[in-house]
Amino acid sequence: MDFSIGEMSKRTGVKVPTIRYYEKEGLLNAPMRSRGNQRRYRPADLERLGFIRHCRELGLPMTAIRDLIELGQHPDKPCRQADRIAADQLKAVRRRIAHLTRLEAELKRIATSCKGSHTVTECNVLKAFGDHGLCQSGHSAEDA
Amino acid sequence: MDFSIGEMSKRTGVKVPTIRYYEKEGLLNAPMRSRGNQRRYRPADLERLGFIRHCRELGLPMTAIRDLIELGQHPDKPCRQADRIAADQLKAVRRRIAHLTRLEAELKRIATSCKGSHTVTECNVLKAFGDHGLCQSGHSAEDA
DNA sequence: GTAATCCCTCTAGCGACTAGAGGTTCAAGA
DNA sequence: TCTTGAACCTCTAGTCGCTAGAGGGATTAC
Repeated sequence: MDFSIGEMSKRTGVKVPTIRYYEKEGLLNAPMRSRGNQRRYRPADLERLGFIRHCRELGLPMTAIRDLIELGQHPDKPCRQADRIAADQLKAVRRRIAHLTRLEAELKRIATSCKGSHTVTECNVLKAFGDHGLCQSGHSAEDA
Repeated sequence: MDFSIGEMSKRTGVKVPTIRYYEKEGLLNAPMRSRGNQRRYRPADLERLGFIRHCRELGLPMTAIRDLIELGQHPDKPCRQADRIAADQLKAVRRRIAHLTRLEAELKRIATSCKGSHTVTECNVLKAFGDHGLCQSGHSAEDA
């Protein structure tokens, strides 16, 4: 009826130490234990772990996941906050895509710049890595 | 003639503790010191720090940067390896973009799914976060 | 009963920084 | 020359989301 931590891992794809880590961080409730002190999970725990996993795959930080779980415990609350988390994450993902697209353009330029030269001294790749000035688009430090 | 660490920071945009960190990690040579034990950099150090910064902005891991710097010290070597690093990074960036694009699609679906409902119980956003099954594209765990 | 596999806790490490404590040096103005 | 305040020094510890390993106990299938 109950699952061991290994079962949970197999069913969700979340690694065993990671499951313990989520418990320590309060994303999962501490489950019952067997007589020998091993974790025994119920189906509801499995579901929550799936929820967490999906959120992580979507790139949500653990704090956001914690907020969503909290929210889920209060069925009568308005769900504005859940909307907000999704919208924020969407915005963040779009920002990252835009940033990476700029990087892609420049890396492409760099990677194809070494046409005929064969020693380091004349290597355009190395030059291009060094020279931000050659780079048209302003790729700034914020997130990669 | 020489720069203090603060000058270096101002000129490159790299924060002071980060410069010290790069020195500890061997990306920057340990510079001369003033009588009072403060770092004094030469123009060549400034150039290298710019190089490092640009590489970091492009997403290169420090190991790759170390390799490039090493390469730069040996002007007669063929530059195949530099090409390789650029090409690898380009591939990695493209993989990340593809992944994020999938996430974007799903987050968009999630974020717009909460049309009329107003309490948590009926919130499609929360449901969507939980249910990987509703998700068409297989977004796997590898890099965000 | 025994062996293989699983599970337990605890600590430390990853990458690339960032923050803070507690103290010293420098540069400019009076 | 003295003083002030900003900049500098070293060192330790924290961030995030895990992952690896040591050293041991529990469970399960045969």
